[in-house]
Amino acid sequence: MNTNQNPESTDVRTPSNFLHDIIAGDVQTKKYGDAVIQTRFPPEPNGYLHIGHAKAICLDFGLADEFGGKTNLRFDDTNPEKEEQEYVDSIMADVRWLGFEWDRLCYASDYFGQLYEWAIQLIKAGKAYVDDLTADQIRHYRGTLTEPGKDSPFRNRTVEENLDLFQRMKAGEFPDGSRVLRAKIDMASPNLNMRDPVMYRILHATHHRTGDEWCIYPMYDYAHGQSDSIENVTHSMCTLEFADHQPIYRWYIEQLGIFPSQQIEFDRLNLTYTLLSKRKLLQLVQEKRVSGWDDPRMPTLSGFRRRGFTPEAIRAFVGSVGASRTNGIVDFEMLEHFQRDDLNRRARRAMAVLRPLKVIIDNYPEGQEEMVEVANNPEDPAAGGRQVPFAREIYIEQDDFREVPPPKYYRLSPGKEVRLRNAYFITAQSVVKDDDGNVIEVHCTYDPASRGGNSPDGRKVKSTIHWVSVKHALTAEIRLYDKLFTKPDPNDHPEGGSFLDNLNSNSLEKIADARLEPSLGGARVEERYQFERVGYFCLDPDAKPGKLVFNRTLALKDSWAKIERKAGA
RNA sequence: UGGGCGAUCGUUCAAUGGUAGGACAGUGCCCUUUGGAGGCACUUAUCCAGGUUCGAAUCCUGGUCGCCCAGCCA
Repeated sequence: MNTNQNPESTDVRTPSNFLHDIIAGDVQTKKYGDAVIQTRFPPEPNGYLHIGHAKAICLDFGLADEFGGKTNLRFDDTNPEKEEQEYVDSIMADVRWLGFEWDRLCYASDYFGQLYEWAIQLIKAGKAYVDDLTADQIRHYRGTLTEPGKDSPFRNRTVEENLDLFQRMKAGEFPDGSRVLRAKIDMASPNLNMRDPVMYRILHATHHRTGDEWCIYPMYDYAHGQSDSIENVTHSMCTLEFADHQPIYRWYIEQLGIFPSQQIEFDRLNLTYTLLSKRKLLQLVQEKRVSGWDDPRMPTLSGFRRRGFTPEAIRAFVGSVGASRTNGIVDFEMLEHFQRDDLNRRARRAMAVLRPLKVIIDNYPEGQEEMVEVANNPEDPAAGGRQVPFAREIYIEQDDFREVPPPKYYRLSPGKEVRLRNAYFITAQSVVKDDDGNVIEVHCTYDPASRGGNSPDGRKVKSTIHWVSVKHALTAEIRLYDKLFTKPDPNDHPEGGSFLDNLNSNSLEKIADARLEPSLGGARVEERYQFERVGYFCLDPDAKPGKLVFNRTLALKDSWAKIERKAGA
């Protein structure tokens, strides 16, 4: 099946990939009988979701949906020291924003009681023991990648003693770090995860949901597979770095004899010029290198949302990137492509002049004004049109006038005629300069017969430029964003340095007084616009009545910039 | 160097023993009331060496290279 074959197909279903094939195979062989396909998206609430999570979300929800299955949102909240309700809330909002709704909302912490009982069961079966070694000692006893580990001296405690000690751990008799519960597996296993993994540690910490009810907390490995099993998860998809955990995932399920969820690993999403490590993103927030988790330069879903990215585009991007088991790095341009593609089809057009240059049309009657009819979206006739005021004095983009035009420059220059979008042909006649020699005003003449943008004599112009009437213009702050990092791999830094060395000092540029057509006064937060010939923009939440603030989501592709670059090179 | 996983255009994903294809990026042309969008064309890849087979990206053997693992994080 090739979903790209159908041009009118705008669906963003998960394309065929190895995960799809595995599930399809399991459905066919009835591996799980008549049970529905069940998946789960299992974030730890210790940070905001980023574009990498979007891939997991699309896979978890998309694949289940494709097979008529269900997906739970489960918070893997087994470490109270890092987790907060704020993150739980933001994660739920972001999953919904992306366009997915979970079947059940679950928490690993809902299973603390069950997990504890299963631990008792394993102790009674002689499969788990309380270890008094310190963390340091445990590390030494674990051995290394090339040498086997050694048994802990506490490994052969009696079931009774283990039971007693573990119950007292739970009862809060011991301080943090004094003891752990470990699975008794194989200290010589070539897989370090199987060298008697820790199941429970003592943490006298307040949990964001269970409060102080517990002072022992299960480790990820002890909690994850059983949580999947409790929820009858058939396909538990996670990223590649957990492949080494699969044996332990299976071991607990087998020892307990519970529902056999299966883990399948896929590759993590990496993007050029982008950091997708929660730890480092947290650092950017805490050190105030960015304004917050939702800074429009952040790769978080909330950052992309504020920047003006759409869930549709992110889903399409993730679908196109697919899933495999290779680890690579996707060009950021790929994401930009899907975003432009989506916005081009849907964004309302408007005219806005970022860096204004005043144009005076000398032969246009002083005091006269008129409304010109403009299409809201040439890609979508159903979007209708609007009236934009035109007058004798207008602003154009500084870039759209050159006193001495370089080769191939089609825009306005002395003696040259161009079209004002949807209005008239104008010809530049003279300029006014300030004391420093900068052009501050261009005087033009217009052809009254070219109203609407066409001359009855069939005369052609090479260029069409946008404009805003001086008298009617709205002033706005515009925020232009560039990449947060200067290198394709932000972690590529010299010895002793850090990713912070690669921070782009010019990633945010604010323009205080851009001029906008009046209709933009009614913009709402998260409404997306194309400022014609400039880029895609959306109103920022910082906007207040009387103060417009727009974020540039993305610039339009600029082939003139390419010509200039080549000429300069 | 123990174990696990992987290797296909610059990037990413396909091809499930039978014509190596799509998307992004790039290049050129056409079109255009956005130098946007669109259209057409082009360039570029099966890690290496053997083997099995009528036929190998795919199967086998041996290399090479890359990623992951030594938290009481997830």
